[in-house]
Amino acid sequence: MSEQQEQQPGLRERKKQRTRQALSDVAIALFLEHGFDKVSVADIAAAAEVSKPTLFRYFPAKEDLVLHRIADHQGEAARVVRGREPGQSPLAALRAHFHARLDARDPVTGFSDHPAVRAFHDLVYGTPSLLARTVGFTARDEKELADALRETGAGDELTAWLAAAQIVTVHHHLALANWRTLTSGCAPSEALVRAHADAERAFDLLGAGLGGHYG
Amino acid sequence: MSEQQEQQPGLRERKKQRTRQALSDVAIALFLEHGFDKVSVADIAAAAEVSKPTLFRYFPAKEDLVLHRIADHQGEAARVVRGREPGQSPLAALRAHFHARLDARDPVTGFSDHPAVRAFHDLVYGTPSLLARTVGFTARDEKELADALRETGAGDELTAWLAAAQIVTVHHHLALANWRTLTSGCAPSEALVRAHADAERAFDLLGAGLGGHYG
DNA sequence: AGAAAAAACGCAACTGAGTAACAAAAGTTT
DNA sequence: AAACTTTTGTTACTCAGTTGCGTTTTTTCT
Repeated sequence: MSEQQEQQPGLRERKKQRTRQALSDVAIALFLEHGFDKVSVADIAAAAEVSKPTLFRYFPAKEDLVLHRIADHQGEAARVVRGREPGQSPLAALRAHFHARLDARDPVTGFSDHPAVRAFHDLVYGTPSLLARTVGFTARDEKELADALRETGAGDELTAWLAAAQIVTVHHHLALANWRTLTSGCAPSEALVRAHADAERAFDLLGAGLGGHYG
Repeated sequence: MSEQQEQQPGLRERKKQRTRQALSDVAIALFLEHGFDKVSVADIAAAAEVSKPTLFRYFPAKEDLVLHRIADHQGEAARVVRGREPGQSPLAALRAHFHARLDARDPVTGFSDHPAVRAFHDLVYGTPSLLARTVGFTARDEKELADALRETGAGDELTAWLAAAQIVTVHHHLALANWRTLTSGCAPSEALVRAHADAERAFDLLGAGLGGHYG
C-alpha cells in the first residue's frame, strides 16, 4: 500500500548520500574560511553532527573531503578517447574536449569566473598536503588513458604508457597555468583568450614533439 | 699547539653528519626488514639512540629518512642541460646522460643489479606515502629544468615549462618501467638491453611528438 | 505486522606522527 | 676556566586515523 515502489535508492542510501554531501560541504566551507591546516577533523565532525569514526567511514583521509570532487572526474581523458568520433585522432579529441571544457568554465581546467570556484582552486593548489594526495588520482587517470590509447592499436605498450603520462602532465600544467594567470589578477575575459591560446600551443607541442625547440 | 687547523668542519658539524647518517641508515634497514608502516619513528629513534624530537630536527618527516637520498639528485636534469657540450641540443644531452647513468647502474634510473638497491626501490615504489612525498621533489626538479631550458632561448615561457614537465615525467616512467622489468623476474643482463631500447624510444617520442601515433 | 539479520552509528580508548617548553649537556670562544 | 651558543633529552601536548563494543536504525524475511 506504500508508494515507494519505483525508487531504486532505499532510505538508507539516500541518508548516506546526504551525510556525505553535508560532510564535504561543511568541511570545504571551514577550510575556505580558516585554512586546511587550521581546521581539525573533530571540528568538521562536530559541525556536521556526526562522530569522528563516522567521518572516516565516509572519507578515508582528511584530504579526501576536498579531493573527492576532483576524483569524480577520474578517467575523463580515457572516456574522451574511447568516445571520440570515428576518424578523429585521440589527440584531436582531447584537444577539442579541453577547449570545450574551457568554454564551459569547467573547474578541471583551472579556469573560472566564479569566486567560489577560484577560492577552491586556491585551497587545492595552495595546500601541499592536498597537492600530494592528487598523485594517486593522476596515476589512475594515467593508467586508464594508457589503456584507452593501447586499444587504438596505434602504438606499443611503452608508447601508450608514455603518451598517457605526457598528456596527463600537460593537462595538469595547463590548469595550473590558468590558475596562476587568474590569481595574478588578470581579467577573466582576457585570461580566457590566453587559456585557449595556451592550450593550442600545448597540444601542438604534444603532437609535434620537443624536437623543434630543444632537439 | 693542536693540529686541527686545516679542517673546516668542526667537531660539532662532524657529529651532526654522523648522527644524520646513522639515523637514515638505521631507519632504512628497519624499513627494509619490516616495512615502512610497521616501523614507528620511536623505534628508529631508539635504535639510533637519539630522542624523538632530535630525529625530527634532522628530518622534517618520517618519509624524508628514506627520500633524502633521492633529494640529493635534485636539479640533475637542469645541470645536464646547462653543462652540455657546445652545439649539443638539450634533448640530446639528456638522452646521452640517461644512457650513461644506465650503464653506471645509477639508482635514479630504476635499474640495478645490486639486491640492496633493488630492495630500496621496492620500498619507495611500493609505499604510497613515500611516492606521494616525491611530488615536492619532482616539482622543484621541473622548475629548475624549465629555467635551464628557458636560458637556451629556444622557446617561450610556456613551452619551456611544458617541455620540462614532459621530460621529468618521461624520466620517472622510464625508471618505473625498469623497476617493473626487474621485479618481474627478468635477468639483469637482458633487462639492461631492454632499458636502453626503451630509453631510445622514449626520447625519440619526446623529440618527435605523439602526432605519429595518436595525432 | 512483527521478528530477525544487517548495516550504520556513537562512544571511549588507543596508536603513531609531529610539535612546544624548558632544562641539561654538550661544543665553541676568549 | 668562565661565558656563550648550539644541540640534546624529557615531558607533555595536538591531531589524524583506528579499534572494539554496545546501541540504534533500516532492511528483509516470514
